[in-house]
Amino acid sequence: MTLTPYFNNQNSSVRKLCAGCDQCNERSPLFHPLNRDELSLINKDRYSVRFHEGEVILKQGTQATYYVSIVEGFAKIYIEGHLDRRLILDFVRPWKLVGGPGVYLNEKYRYSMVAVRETLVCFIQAENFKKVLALNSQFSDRFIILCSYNYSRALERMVGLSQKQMHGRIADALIYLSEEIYGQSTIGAEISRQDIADYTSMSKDSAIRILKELERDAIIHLEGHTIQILDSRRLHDISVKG
Amino acid sequence: MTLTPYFNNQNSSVRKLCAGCDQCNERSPLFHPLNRDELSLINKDRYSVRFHEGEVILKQGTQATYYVSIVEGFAKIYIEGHLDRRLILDFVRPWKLVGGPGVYLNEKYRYSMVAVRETLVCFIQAENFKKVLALNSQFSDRFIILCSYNYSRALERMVGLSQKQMHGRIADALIYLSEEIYGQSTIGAEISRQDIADYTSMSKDSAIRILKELERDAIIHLEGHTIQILDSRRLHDISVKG
DNA sequence: AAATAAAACTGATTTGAGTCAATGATTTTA
DNA sequence: TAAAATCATTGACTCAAATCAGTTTTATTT
Repeated sequence: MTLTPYFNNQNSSVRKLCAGCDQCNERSPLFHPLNRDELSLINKDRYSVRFHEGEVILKQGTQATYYVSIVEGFAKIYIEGHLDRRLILDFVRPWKLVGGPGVYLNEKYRYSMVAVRETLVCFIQAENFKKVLALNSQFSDRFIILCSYNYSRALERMVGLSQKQMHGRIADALIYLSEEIYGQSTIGAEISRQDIADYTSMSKDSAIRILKELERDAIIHLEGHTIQILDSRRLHDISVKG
Repeated sequence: MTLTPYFNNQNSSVRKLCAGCDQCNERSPLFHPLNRDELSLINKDRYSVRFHEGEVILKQGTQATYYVSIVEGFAKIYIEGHLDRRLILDFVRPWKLVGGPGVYLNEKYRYSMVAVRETLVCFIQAENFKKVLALNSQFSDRFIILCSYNYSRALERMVGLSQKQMHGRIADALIYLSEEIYGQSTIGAEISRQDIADYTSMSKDSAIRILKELERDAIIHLEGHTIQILDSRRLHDISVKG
């Protein structure tokens, strides 16, 4: 059995840390349509691994043989682009399936993922995953929905990154983080200024400048590393106006 | 039967212009795995329409109920972004399936498509398409591959657009056009300077400037509206160096 | 073929955003 | 707990790229 280098060398933490896919079945809508046999096929070569803060879960460029499902914790996904610049694609919380187009195409991972804090992930062998896709059309339907959603989001970000200027992009990032990731008006201290810069594709200095400016205008409040959205309406306004 | 506005008003050209899906079956690898029954299901509510140069085939924001397959001709796909700026996603030639994530999600089209020259397209009802996806796992496998490819390309472009500067982006555009779309060193006169600007997300003036510069350096040759790649190696070099 | 419209080009100017350099604040480590 | 390291912040400067204002060329129309 081949393992990706990123958990092959960590035997101590390679343990079956969750009871089985039955749990995930209940929590992740994607796996809902699967019956016992299909679940056990996915369960067969599954592994769960606990990662510490800052540890690499997936590395861009390595052979993409596993999908990854976040079971608990918090991670970020980014592309290592030109001149070592990062572009953060997503922050991910439990029950999200990650792996990207590379896994399905049996190629290399197109992005890296690192744990933002202690994170438990489940590695699902792509081959088994594909077999189950062929067996269960309701499952493949949901998987296509997931792919469509990813693609759709990529298109939206493509436009945002290439056509909006800094204020608009920062507004987008803050809206994304507060509404999609945190589900509340306060963005946690795990998110650094550099992260925001990497998400919005600008220099850290510029990101800080804009954040400070938004604070001066009473649209956000900065306290240490946390960011609190004070005026969501104006933030959306800035996002739209670019 | 509901039709998209874009061919509802053109009764004169609403004709069954191709014999049936049997042809497409042979030409488009995506449809290869389909049997007679599945093809006829797709064939049932199918329409083919001929569009003139400049005519809108799909309009961003309208209800996405059809996939579109290019049968003959040449078209371009673009997103209408902020402040009426366009971002060209792709140029498309025959046997490419277009529609984007919107169709599968039963939402709105996320982009527009216009004919670059006389183009024959086939509209395939999304509902039937989905039914066939559920029936034939080999077909859905190929469809997922297509989705993965689209997503993958979107990620790559996201990085290019946000991290490369003008020279690198122009190089990317020229490589894409000559290698992927034209399959030869000469890019046709259908591609305007504005198109190249819209593909690379820069002003037309800047695009022209860089092209002229590349001509001065004997990397390309400009003759009227056509662009000939003279030194592909150096162009790839510029693309990589950003 | 002249008139008009649409693209393609070019130089001058402005500006958005990156870089650099230095300082302050916080966290981690020895 | 002091030292080191990391992260946040700010102002000054630079540069890439957009805008503007024309001119030239190429299509289209009458």
